Amino acid sequence: MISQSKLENKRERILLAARRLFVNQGFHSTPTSAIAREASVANGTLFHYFNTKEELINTLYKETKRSFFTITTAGVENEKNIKRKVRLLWYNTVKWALNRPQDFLFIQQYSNSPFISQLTQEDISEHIGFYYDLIDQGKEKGTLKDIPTDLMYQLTTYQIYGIINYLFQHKEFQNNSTYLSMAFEFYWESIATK
Amino acid sequence: MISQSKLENKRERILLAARRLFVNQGFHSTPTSAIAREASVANGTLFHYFNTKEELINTLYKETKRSFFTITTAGVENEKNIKRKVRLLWYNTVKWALNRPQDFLFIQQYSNSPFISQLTQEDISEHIGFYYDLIDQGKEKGTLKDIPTDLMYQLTTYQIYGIINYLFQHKEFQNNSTYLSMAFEFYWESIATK
DNA sequence: AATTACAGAGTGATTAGTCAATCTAAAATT
DNA sequence: AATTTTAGATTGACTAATCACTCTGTAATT
Repeated sequence: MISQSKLENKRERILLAARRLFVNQGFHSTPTSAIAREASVANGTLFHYFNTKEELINTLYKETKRSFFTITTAGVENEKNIKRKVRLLWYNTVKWALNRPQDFLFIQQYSNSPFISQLTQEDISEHIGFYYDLIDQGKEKGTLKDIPTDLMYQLTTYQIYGIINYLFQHKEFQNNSTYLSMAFEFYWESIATK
Repeated sequence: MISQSKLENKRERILLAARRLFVNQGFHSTPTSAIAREASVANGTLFHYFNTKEELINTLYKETKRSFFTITTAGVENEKNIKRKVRLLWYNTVKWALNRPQDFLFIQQYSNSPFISQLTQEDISEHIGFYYDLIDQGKEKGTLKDIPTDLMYQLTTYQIYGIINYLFQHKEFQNNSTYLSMAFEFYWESIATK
């Protein structure tokens, strides 16, 4: 239906505009009026779709996170061994960030900002089980080092953040498969048993 | 002189109050009036010491970063081999963060926030040579893996962030030397040649 | 006809920063 | 030693701008 698509269109435009501005200026220095202007809708329209600015921010985070999870875990279950699973996950994640830098920067910014609503804490842990299970499998089989699961999760999360931020600063390596491969092997060696 | 110490006192109080509030609420949702109140000075006094709010934030960052560098690099030069240097650096950094969580959280928050003034970019690179030199030494001697210096710097920075954030969430491990030792060895194995 | 989408002017609260006035203490002058 | 001068520290009321959000009316859709 036309009305449906139109409807989705404005909501979508507001979310896209918000993400663009948040990434550049931060949450608090991005007024809702600027978001509405950027999205080419009236001020009131923004509040028609989102009751408060905070609700807009949280919605944006949840939708971005869900999209992230869907894309990065695609096909992982089908891989046979741990290394292949981890490699696919790693590449998916890196590619996701390179293809959607705004999304990555938004999530990173959101995760590091104080004063996040409680609702989100639940959302953060929503998908975490997937990673924990993978790590546990790897440890059981003796493929991954035997350190606490949550510690390994934390460390690898940060390591991927690190490589992605590095690639943002070095665009020349983003499509260099030799380089990416080296980066993955470095990562893999850090978590795998010898 | 009494006037001198009094003077430093208020400036210091403003910086301390600002840091406390920034870490809890973020830069933009912490009004200067709240900072002044927290520091028990008048509104005008804050702007006597800092021309703008941004100048206050940047000053706080620079002073915190300088203190960080001084504390964490203490004694590193005197260590004989690379592993000992890296280990001391690692422990110094972790201890610094655990002893001054506000400082760590502030720096982390600042680094991840958009809209940082240009001045700071220079400041970020001010101390970086120290780490680069250390990595280069390690690579020359064959102790550290042969991956690009800046990449290794980036990755290890993030890894330390990771372990520190982990320890913040698991206070029971903060004074557990076995645990810290394991975390360091994990880190070391990820960057050292076999 | 009823409901929902949308617009944009309007509002009260909050903000960073100003300013004129006062205070303090040391330096200069007597 | 007593005094005046000077410079900077400190104050808090004030302002102009900005903000999130509301409200009322209109257009579109069902």
